[in-house]
Amino acid sequence: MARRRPGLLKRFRRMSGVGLMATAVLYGLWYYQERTYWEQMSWMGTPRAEVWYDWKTINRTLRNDGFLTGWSDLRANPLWTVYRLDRVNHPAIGDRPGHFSDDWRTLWPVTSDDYTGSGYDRGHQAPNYAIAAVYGRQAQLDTFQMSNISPQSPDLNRRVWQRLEEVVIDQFAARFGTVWVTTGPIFDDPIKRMSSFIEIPDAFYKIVVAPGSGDAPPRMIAFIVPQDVHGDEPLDRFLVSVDDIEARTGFNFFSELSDDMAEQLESGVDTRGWGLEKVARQPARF
DNA sequence: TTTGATGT
Repeated sequence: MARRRPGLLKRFRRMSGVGLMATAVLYGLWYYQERTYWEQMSWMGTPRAEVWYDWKTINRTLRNDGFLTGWSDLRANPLWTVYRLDRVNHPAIGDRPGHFSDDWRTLWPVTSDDYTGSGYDRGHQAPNYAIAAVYGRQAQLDTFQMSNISPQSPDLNRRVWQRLEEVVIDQFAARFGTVWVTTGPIFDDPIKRMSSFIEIPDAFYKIVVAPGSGDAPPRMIAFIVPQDVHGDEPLDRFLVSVDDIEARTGFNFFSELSDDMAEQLESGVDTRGWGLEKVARQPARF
């Protein structure tokens, strides 16, 4: 009696085993390469969720020209944005593109129309001007992807936030040569969403790091700005410690710092060396 | 030279 040839199912299993292995290898190579980019595009690591299985902080890293985004499919917001800014002597940037573009990587479709009539601005997280000034046109266009946008009240977006971003590029980057910025929304309970599912933040944080060099130690300055600002408040009113932001967001920032350095840099508010008092009351442009 | 919305 002749032996039966291997059954279809068995042959399929054998072939798919090879396919799976090839897929795993390719994914591994891709992931390794991505991790290398993330390392280069952040300072002391990208933000890490304190509790990895909490839906509120789960996010995927999206790599853009000039900045990284930690996208949350469940909040339909970028939970964090990380970028390096360098001193630019004579910045000349391109025009605003005039529309915000969909980002297929969001999976859940998030479009500019979702914001229309909501009362909220489409608030850049990685900023248009500073990113364009440092990284050029393609990076500028990348900031107009909807994956870089969070709902911001007009008085926040056009006034306090505009002033803060102006200070970061014009004062801090100019003063230190290079700064690293981490910024994003803060969500308190209860959950509030626009009619389009996009969650509405209660506040926004921004952490600026001057990395130091040689004998100069790193410095950090951090802010939390609530949605319901008036607009002309002095910026130093919003100063907080990085620990405050970690407690309110559930992220661990700069996780590659030693415990000693983290304690030293993140537990308090120390504005010495930033020249903030000179620019804290600068008026908004709009 | 830095933020946006709206209507056509």
